Amino acid sequence: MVKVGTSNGTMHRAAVSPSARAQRTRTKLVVAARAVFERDGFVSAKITDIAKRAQVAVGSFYTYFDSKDAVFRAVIEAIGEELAAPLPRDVKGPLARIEAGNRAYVRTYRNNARILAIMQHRTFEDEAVHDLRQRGRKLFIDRAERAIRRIQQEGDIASSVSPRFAATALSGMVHAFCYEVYGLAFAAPPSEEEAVQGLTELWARAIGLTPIRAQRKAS
Amino acid sequence: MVKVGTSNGTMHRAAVSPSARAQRTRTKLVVAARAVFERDGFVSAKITDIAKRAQVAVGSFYTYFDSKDAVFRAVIEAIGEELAAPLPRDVKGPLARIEAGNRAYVRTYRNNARILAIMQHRTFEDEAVHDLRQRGRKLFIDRAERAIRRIQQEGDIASSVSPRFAATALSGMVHAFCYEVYGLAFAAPPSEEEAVQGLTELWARAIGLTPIRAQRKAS
Amino acid sequence: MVKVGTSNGTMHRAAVSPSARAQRTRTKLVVAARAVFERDGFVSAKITDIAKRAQVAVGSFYTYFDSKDAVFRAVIEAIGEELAAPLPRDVKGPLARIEAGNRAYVRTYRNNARILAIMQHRTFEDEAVHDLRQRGRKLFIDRAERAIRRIQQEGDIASSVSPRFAATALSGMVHAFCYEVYGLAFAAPPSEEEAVQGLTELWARAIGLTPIRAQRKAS
Amino acid sequence: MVKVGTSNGTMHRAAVSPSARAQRTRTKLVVAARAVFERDGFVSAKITDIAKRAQVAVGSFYTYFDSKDAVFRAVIEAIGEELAAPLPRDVKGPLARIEAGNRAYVRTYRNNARILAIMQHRTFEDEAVHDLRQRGRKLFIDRAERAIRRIQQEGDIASSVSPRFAATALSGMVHAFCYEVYGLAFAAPPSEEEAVQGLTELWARAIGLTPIRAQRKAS
DNA sequence: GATGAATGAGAATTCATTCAT
DNA sequence: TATGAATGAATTCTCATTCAT
Repeated sequence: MVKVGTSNGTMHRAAVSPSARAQRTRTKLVVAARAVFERDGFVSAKITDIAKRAQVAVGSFYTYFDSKDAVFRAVIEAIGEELAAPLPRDVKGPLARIEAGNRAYVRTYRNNARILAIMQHRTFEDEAVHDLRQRGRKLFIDRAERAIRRIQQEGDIASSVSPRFAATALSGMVHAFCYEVYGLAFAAPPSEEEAVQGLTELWARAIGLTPIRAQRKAS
Repeated sequence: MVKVGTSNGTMHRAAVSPSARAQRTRTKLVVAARAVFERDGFVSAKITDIAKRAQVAVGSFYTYFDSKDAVFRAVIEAIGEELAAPLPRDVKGPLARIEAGNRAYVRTYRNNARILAIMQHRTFEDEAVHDLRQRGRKLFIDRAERAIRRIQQEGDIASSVSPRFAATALSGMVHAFCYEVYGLAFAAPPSEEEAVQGLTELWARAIGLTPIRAQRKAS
Repeated sequence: MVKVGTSNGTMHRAAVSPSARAQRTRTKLVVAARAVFERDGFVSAKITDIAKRAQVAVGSFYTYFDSKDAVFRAVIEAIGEELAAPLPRDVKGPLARIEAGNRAYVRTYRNNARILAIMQHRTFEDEAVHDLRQRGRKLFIDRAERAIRRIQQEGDIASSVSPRFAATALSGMVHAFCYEVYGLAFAAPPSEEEAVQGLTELWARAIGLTPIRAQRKAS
Repeated sequence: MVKVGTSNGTMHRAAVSPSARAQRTRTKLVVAARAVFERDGFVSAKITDIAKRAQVAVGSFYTYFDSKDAVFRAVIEAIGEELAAPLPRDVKGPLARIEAGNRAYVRTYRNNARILAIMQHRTFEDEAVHDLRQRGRKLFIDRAERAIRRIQQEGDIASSVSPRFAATALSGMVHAFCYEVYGLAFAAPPSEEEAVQGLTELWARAIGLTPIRAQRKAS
């Protein structure tokens, strides 16, 4: 019921800042929740287990979160920030930016495969998760679309596929590939570099561009 | 569990054999289950509701299925057959076959979007569903790989991406696109034809081929 | 609902005597029931299983028995007859008759240990079984009492224990011993002869008699 | 399952520690369970009823016990302790000890007749109960065996019956007698003293000893 | 804020029994 | 009589959430 969350600096006693302590408890819960979700999946995850793992009483859980859905959102919000992190400024050129974007996606997915897969499932059950996911997706697609547009303007590339369509499909490709090889228990998942190179090459060609490596080889 | 037709020679009326009745009940249950799953999602779906919708007693549910998982498998097996249906013989040419494959996928996905999305989620919880999905996926990827290989042999296409990798990524693209625009409640989903054309063009280019439409225009 | 049971000789058709067929079905059911009860215990025994084992449809079960209790009674009635069988006429002398009685009891118990143990449990749940058991018990105790009385009259045996009390306690001893070593899974159960000799000796001494073997040895 | 007193130093009121409350609830449940088992028998006893009688929610039942079997064990463990209580030190002489043992058994049985009978039935269904019973039985038989051995050594008693056999059979006699007259609804059950005297006399004679009363009378 | 025992709605599952064929 | 699918009452058990301390 009472979300402490943002530290509003209002301390009642003096000695030990309650909100600092609260912050710590909250964090312990989020960390524990993530571990339990990854181990058991959303449905099977029990609040009791989360509290136990966080070394906190069940009742305390409800001091910070209204429900299982609520912790779950807290868990993925953290990851969301990682995925939404802007690309470094110094990456120049649309293709390089696409590669950088793919690399960021592959890397983040590899590190968070299980929880992201679970998140995808929650999309159907929890409106808020759905929105969160869509927002992340939109960011990624928008970025891709901008890059494609720029490439089409600069080069002389004719395509009957709209930049939006291509961006949607191709970023879907990246996502699906990651889900397949990292999210599911895949026999011999490719290395990060293999994945990034392969996906970027397909991507580049798909929008009518000779990919980097081809260019490099040519030079 | 269901014995079809014990041939003990003792059929009184002949018209409606008992196992025919059983068959009908089973079918009613599968149909009802699908509807309930689509409406409520797997977790929220209640066996009581399935039975109610099928107009049979709860107990009858357990005459045919051991659990919710079991009906769910029965539901998707039917769709699985549709997805696994081989392409028509008369489609000639690798690119045409890719287009045909994409069309089949898009069409099936559109018609079964909700249940297929749920199936994807069950992949994590139910080994059997996982296997079913992987088998379907493998079929699609294998087909794509064969087509890509043939194209690379016939044409003179150099690619640093392996046919397997490309097949995995590109069929992932088709899947993710369908999931995105048909599986989730997408604002303005493209028509089947738009989707197929767009995806096939991206696919063709990605493997270094001038797509059909380009070829057509050129001629 | 309709118990066929006693063959009343009334045949409707001619060819195959229905009541003979019925008799056979009934017997198959009783035999199957006993096996299932012994394997699963009363509570866990399922009517479905009994019918399956008897190679008869579930519905047919109810042609012959109203309930699980009813078959169970039918099963133990058969054994009851065995236990209640009068001792052979030619066994002379009270002690010899006691020995003969013990032998009959031990033998029957050994052959029917499991089902008799189950019967004992049903005593609490099913009035009819309780009565059946009490009747059997009474027979055995009455016989013992008569023997003890005769021995006390013939010999010059003073006892502050009434013949009824002694008969109850001692036949209880025989029963409990059998239950212990044959009914439960006893490590090394004694042979029939060991059991009979030992029990009879204790019995004889308890009522103030020098037991047979002692007498034999003396002579 | 029940943690007694987490010493985290944070007790506000001190008076009623939380684990004391838990202890009380557990006890209420065991008491209620016993009453319900005695009234309905094991099979018919419903967990709902136990909870209702204990005036707690069903869920609380499962805080303390995993199943009906589990409470049942808790119920009989208490009685088991009573049965296993060692005889008073000041009872001298093997025969006096046998009498004391019989008295303890008869008394405990009378006070717990119904539940002990049920326990006997559970012996077949629940391994744990079986073990519990066997352990109690073994204690009683061992004690009897020791007494018989000593008597045979001291006095000059020849017997072809082994002390173990005799101990098993005679303690079975005591048990069966109690079961018969106290466990089942017996018309006119003997008083405790009648039972103890009668059984002890039979027991004494059976192992070749002139019983106490006879000795007393003789003197 | 923290604690953890108590709560009870909710869902799955079983199986004796019925009944249309 | 025989068949076996259909029935649904009855129970167990789970676990998110509340609340007294």
